[in-house]
Amino acid sequence: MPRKSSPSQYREALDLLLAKMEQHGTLTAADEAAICALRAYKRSLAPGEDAVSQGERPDVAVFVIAGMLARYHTLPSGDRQYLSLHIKGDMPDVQSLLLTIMDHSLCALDQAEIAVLPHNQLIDLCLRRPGVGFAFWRLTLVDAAIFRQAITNNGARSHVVRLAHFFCEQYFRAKEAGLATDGSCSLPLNQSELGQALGMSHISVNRTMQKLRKERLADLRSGRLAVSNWAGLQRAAGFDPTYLHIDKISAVSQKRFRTERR
Amino acid sequence: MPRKSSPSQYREALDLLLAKMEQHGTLTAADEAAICALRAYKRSLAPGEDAVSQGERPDVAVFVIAGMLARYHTLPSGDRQYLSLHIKGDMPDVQSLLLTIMDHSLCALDQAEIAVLPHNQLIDLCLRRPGVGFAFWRLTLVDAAIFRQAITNNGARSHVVRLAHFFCEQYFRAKEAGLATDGSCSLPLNQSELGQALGMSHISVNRTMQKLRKERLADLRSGRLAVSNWAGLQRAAGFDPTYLHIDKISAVSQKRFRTERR
DNA sequence: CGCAGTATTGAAATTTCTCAAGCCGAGTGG
DNA sequence: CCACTCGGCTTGAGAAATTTCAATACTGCG
Repeated sequence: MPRKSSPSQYREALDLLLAKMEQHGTLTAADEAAICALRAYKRSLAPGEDAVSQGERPDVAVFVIAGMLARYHTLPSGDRQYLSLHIKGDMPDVQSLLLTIMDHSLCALDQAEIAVLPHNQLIDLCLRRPGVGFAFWRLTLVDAAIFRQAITNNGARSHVVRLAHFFCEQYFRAKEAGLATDGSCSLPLNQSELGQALGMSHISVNRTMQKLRKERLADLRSGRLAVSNWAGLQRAAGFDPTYLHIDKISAVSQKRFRTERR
Repeated sequence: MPRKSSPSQYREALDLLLAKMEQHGTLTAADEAAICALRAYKRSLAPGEDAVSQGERPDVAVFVIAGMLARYHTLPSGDRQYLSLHIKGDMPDVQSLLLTIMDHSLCALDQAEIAVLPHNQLIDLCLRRPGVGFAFWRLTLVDAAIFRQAITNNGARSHVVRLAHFFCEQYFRAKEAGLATDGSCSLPLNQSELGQALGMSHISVNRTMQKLRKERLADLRSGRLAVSNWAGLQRAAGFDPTYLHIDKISAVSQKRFRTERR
């Protein structure tokens, strides 16, 4: 039995997921009820542990309840490229519903709690309730938009701007999920891993981070990202959250509010 | 009226699309017929012309009949980052069905012919025929897998390997679509644009390409990619096409065969 | 022929990486 | 309670890669 995962944690994560899925705009109360009725089993992941690995053919999908997960490619040399980070309320491998073989892995960055949902249940749900299907589809499309932004970040931005943009994205998403408290959020990556996400050496990460620190924009220490000047960071990064496709702020916020009051 | 687009061009493109959609494995004859029955209007694009631009809210989706299209981000500085390339049989902006605002643009790289499909027709089709919906969904998931690979390519591979991998992907996809003849395929990018796709300067592209040329692996001249040693190029790139998720080779090949015989 | 866009080259300037060493802080055990 | 250890962070300096700049070829086309 997972230690850190409580029913209320699961419920909070579910609320976050529902809030994102409502972005599609046509979820009925019955749809929501059907999503809540999904029978998942829980699983704890130790830091560094894979939930699914490249090459596997999973028959379940992962739903994050607590902690942070990351997707990554493993290169023939053994090197890693981190592709995306996932927090409470995310479903990091919905794509495995339709793409049978994993072209990347999914691991926990810190101690994490996940729920595991059988593919057949999800497929069945999508068939019975097209609105839910569209909402899941939409989640994967937002994922793709984030991947696109990562291409641009790694390819076209200077080191400082790149790191700043990365911090913006993580902080913004954490804030949306109600996981940011007094200007900081969890980001359990060390400088080497940050380098493997941003295509730079850990030395460069270090020196770049010092610049952000010196300009009093943001800092990352022992797995926690502190944003001291959000407006400034956003400006420095040229961060425009349009690509996260949060069209209906109110819905998310309402839901988040509900979550926070619990 | 488009000059270069003929009914048979459209039919060939449609066959390619159907072949890819059949990868999902559950398309019925009726599903295929319904896709074929979609009422599209045709449009010609001049080289460089946008089909859709960042910030717009399109109500139609694009289907490529001839020529090559590219998705790209426009940065505040005016710089471009190319995100993906699209050929005959591709639908480069299915995501706009569910993500209302374009977070990137779509342009023609050479003279291109496209068909334009109204969103409401497509949505309607997905609702009436869930199998078709899943197949479209799957297309967008393969897109995402290609984006992931681009992140890794730009972030974790040396210049030579990066360019080689890019060439592999383009050539492989062209071959799958029956668009490669005697070891070459169309790739209407100049060295600057290649740099904007791969996150390197046009000078570096030039020098890197000379290495591939010297090793007699591949060459790009006046918009045509010539692969002189496919096995060698693949080896040099560490190219593993798993991420393109072409599970059922036979289906694609059959369809391609049908197309080529026409 | 000459133009425009593209490709190529050389060399300097800059960035980035590698290597190697020292530092710091948390946790451990004497 | 303090020395010790380990992992991660920081620093400096030389090496290597990459970009920038500037000039020169090449190519297809009017």
